[in-house]
Amino acid sequence: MATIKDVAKLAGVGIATVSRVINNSGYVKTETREKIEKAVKDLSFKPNEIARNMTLQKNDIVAFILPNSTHLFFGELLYSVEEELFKYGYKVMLCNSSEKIEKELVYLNMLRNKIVDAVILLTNNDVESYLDKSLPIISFDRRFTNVPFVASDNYGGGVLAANYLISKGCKKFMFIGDDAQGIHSHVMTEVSKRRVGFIETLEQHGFHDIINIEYPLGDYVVTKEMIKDLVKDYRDVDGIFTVSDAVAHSIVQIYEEMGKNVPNNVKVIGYDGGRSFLNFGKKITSINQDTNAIAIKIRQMIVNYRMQIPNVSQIVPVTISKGDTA
Amino acid sequence: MATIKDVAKLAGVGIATVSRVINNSGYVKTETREKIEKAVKDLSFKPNEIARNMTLQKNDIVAFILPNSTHLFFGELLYSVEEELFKYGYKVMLCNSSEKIEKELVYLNMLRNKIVDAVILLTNNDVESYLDKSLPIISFDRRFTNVPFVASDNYGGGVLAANYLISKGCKKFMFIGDDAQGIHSHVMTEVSKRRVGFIETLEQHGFHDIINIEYPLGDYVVTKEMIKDLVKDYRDVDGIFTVSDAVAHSIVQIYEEMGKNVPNNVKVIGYDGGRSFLNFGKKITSINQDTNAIAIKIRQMIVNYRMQIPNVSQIVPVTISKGDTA
DNA sequence: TTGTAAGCGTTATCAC
DNA sequence: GTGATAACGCTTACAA
Repeated sequence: MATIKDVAKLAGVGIATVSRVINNSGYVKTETREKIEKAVKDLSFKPNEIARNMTLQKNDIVAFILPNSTHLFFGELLYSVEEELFKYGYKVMLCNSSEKIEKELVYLNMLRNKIVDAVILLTNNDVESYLDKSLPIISFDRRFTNVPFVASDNYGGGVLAANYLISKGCKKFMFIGDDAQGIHSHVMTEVSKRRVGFIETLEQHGFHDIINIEYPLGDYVVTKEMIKDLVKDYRDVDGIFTVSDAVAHSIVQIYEEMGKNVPNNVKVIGYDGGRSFLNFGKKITSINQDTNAIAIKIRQMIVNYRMQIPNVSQIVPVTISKGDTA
Repeated sequence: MATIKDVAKLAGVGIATVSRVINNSGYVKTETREKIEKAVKDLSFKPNEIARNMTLQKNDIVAFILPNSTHLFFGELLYSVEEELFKYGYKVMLCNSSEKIEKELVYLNMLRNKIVDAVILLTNNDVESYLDKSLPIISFDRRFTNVPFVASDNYGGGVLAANYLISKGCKKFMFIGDDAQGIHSHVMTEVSKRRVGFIETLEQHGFHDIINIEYPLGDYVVTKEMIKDLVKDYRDVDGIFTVSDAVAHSIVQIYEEMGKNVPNNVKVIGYDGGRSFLNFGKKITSINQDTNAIAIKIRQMIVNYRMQIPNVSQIVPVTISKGDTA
């Protein structure tokens, strides 16, 4: 592989001049420039980015730590983030943590090793004490002290869902989510506010005895059977809000198998936007998270870190997207 | 950030000795080692990987170029590859090409810039002429000259599906896939062999007039409406093989809406393994691609490249996984 | 307008 | 056992 030296030699100039040409910096006589450009072409020279990054002390790589990129919403978010960061010259390194803290720590350490310039952290683990707050970390849907975060308006999502179901005349409500978002969890994630916003709004409207289902968190994989078992005794609910579209989809089936019609007898609202389930039977009515807007906020924060501009945490609004289930 | 020099100074030794300690290479007196280890800890020194990579001329990063990580099978493959490569110390850089050749080329160029050590290429684009065959490229499900590839046994998958449907007594067959895998496509991908294997096997058994549906390729997003329109006149088929589980899922719904019972009146076989659709109504009978096995082959090839061991292309066997649709 | 040389933080070769 | 020192390939003062 040709280096900048080879180019300089072939063009009969110094390496500094070559550097000026390939970076388009400083003055270079047109004639010299042409000689150098020819040499670059002849040798098919490509600057070694590792060497460049070494002097520049950066590398434009961002690690995205998430539980599992095959989870539908996380996958969409990953997609949006990669696309957005690409526009700004960043590349995304993927870390599927499978919720394992050890793997998360490996990627977090890459910040110290300079393997990545920043990390986007999406986790339910208790990594607070491992975070070096002086490094560029962005948390999604989770608060850590002195770490800027981006979150959807989860509380607002719960409010939206409650108001919508109330407006449709529902009387008996249920929330379904995993226990990491539950009222018994020691880690209070932003996601847990979906439940809180939902329940508080209902109570403000005089509805009580809201059924709160918590299933164990495990790799974000929920089987229909598990949920069925948890809800089978609640035949009288008529307004259900779930933590994700995937769960909503299962619930719709479960209640239809129980002889209920959705949305006539039971209304179901999911979370994430219903996009991923467009072709799978009923379109889920859902609280829509705008992954593109989130990606933009994240990108802005990464750029801010680089420019030494202080970051302030961001809440991204959600909307309700009407489907066939509520 | 502390450097190796700071550590050396604090420990009162030379930087070479520090390097020996942190890399566990060469002899170091226990006493010296301890002094250095203390200094490392006191300064919380982390070796700068960029600098290390600079001298070592590598960086353990692999780019994975694929159309869209939110596509269910690609997402699963991405997950498996990331997990497998992680075990071997590699990190995965994600490129969602959205089938755009320009973006693919950007990532392909990273090989020349040394930003990545290898690239895994999954594309339907005509990038043959852009590939530098002297660089570590691994193609998935696609042949390029002088580029090793890993592919599922797509032909075998078609054969399996045909034989299975025949054994179940089907008489009138249909294949559905996008036109990139079609008989009119200029690019012959490995995936197209699903169709070929299916049709050839049926013909060998004396079945002819196999209905071949080709829908336009577009970002791997297929709407149920589009497919419905293409198949609505074929009410008499009783054995359908589709290019993916997603399409199979739509087909099941379409035929049930047409008043057919699946699998009693029509049997449907999908492709990819049926995993992603477990909870969404009927479990799809499917040709299963083993993403873990594929990931292992890919990882082996990447390691081989590093060790200068020549790579030979690999076909990974598929199996049929029985569900509720055939 | 251009070239020399220092520096980025490592690893590895060689003397000592 | 250990420590200078020369790479690695680039950018950027600074001098010319």
